[in-house]
Amino acid sequence: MLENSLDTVERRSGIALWRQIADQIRIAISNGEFDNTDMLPGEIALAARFSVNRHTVRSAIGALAREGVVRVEQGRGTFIQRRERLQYPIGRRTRFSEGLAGQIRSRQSYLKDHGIEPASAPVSKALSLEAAAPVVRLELVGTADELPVSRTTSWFDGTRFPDFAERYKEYGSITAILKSYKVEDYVRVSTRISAHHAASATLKDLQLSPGAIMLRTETINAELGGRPLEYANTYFAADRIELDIDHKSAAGS
Amino acid sequence: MLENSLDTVERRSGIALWRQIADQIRIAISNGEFDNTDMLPGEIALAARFSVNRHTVRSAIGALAREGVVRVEQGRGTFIQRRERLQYPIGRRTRFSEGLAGQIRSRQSYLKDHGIEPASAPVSKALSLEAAAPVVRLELVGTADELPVSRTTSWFDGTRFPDFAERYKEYGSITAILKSYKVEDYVRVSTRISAHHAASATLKDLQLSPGAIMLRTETINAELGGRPLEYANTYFAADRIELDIDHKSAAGS
DNA sequence: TCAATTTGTCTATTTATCTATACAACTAGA
DNA sequence: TCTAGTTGTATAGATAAATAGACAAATTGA
Repeated sequence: MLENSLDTVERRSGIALWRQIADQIRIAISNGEFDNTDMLPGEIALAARFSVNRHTVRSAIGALAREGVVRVEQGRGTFIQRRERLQYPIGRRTRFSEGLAGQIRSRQSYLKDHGIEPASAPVSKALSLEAAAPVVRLELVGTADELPVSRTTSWFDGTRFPDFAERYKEYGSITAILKSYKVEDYVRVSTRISAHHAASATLKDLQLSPGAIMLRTETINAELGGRPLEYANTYFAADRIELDIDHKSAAGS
Repeated sequence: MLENSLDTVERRSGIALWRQIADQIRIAISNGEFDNTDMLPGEIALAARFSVNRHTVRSAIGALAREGVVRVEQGRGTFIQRRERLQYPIGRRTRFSEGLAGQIRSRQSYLKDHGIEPASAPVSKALSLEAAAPVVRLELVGTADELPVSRTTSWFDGTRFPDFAERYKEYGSITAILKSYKVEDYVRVSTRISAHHAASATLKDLQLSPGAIMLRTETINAELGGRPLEYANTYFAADRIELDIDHKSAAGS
């Protein structure tokens, strides 16, 4: 687990050396490699480890410091500040609001934008609607401890839930809005997970720098009877969060 | 879904422009943006779209061609060759061997290395063993259509399954080996999913270039009674595969 | 056959990244 | 107070990435 030394970085790969080194240090931190001292080795030692110049290591550390992973103090060294990713549970019945409980102090999610539009092919398919049927689209940003961690685009049947977006201000959560439409319960029926380099639009919302990674979940929520309710597309900042899949919670309440 | 034009790339980000562009084209392809022609726009059009020089676009397309995503023909254009990622199902009872059925022609997984060693902290915790108890470690590479897609490190209780690795040559699959130890059935009890930049060791096994993304699953499989059997750590090439989570298959057989 | 459109190659220049070296500023401990 | 070890800053040079423009080579359809 704590294999040391002789990490390699590749040149001409399209990824700057400092970024490759930052990635590897981040991984080493989360592997617990520096847990005995709670700080990184000195810049000169790191430069030797990756066979690069000290300034290249400094660029890498600078990036990690801007991310809040480490804190640099002149004359003393570089201290590890954040070790673990948040764990976001994914189960048949988990809601975003409950998910991160205990791991963070504050959690918020706010409606960034919304609209009614004709359903695109994947949306109409997921919601079992006619092609180009009207759907409500919500754009949500989820934050944990004031840091954005997720970016969701969510679609609902526009005929069945015409003023879904308007009710958001009043109720503040999807579950509460659905209740106001007399939908008492719903479950997650499928989730597809993929990883991508961050695309420009999401970059800003999640406060990421290009080259950052996003975990994408494509979710369908449905009523207990199986009628689809919501099709959602969420991007998580992969360096701040991991997904924790619960295979046990499947028995209906 | 098919928002066009004015994609942005960021300079001085540590990610070369050609690589950012390759990432965005790859995403656009899998979003079905070019499905009407099955080919990319010309290099000059793409250069305008991303506001870069034509040569930079050429570098991006060159990378996609080496990956097998597109095929370039002089005088004709650039043709899309591979559109979708493979879907790897994750459910309470799914096995790797069954998982990709129907999507690919051939599937193999071979034992790359193995050994017996004292359990590290995460391993002993996951398998409910004493600290540093002996465990069997397997290093596996999974391929689909001759292309490597997954890289697994797997641990089993070394006291209970002393010659697990040896039996691999004979039986060829985890399920079969466990049967030979009279373990008739087992289920997946937890899965944690995260995304990382590829680290050097895994790069070679998955034939990736640095900067590539990996999806990591951390899995615990257990007997029906709950006794943990296997702790496994799998890296998938994120540009070749996505994870498909089945929330329904949870009722015991 | 010709014109238009596509990718392929070449050379030169600019800009960004990485290296190399030196020294300043700060901290901790002897 | 001094020394060793750390991070911070500055300058110059080498290497890699990106731009710019010109033209060759292949394909398609008129």
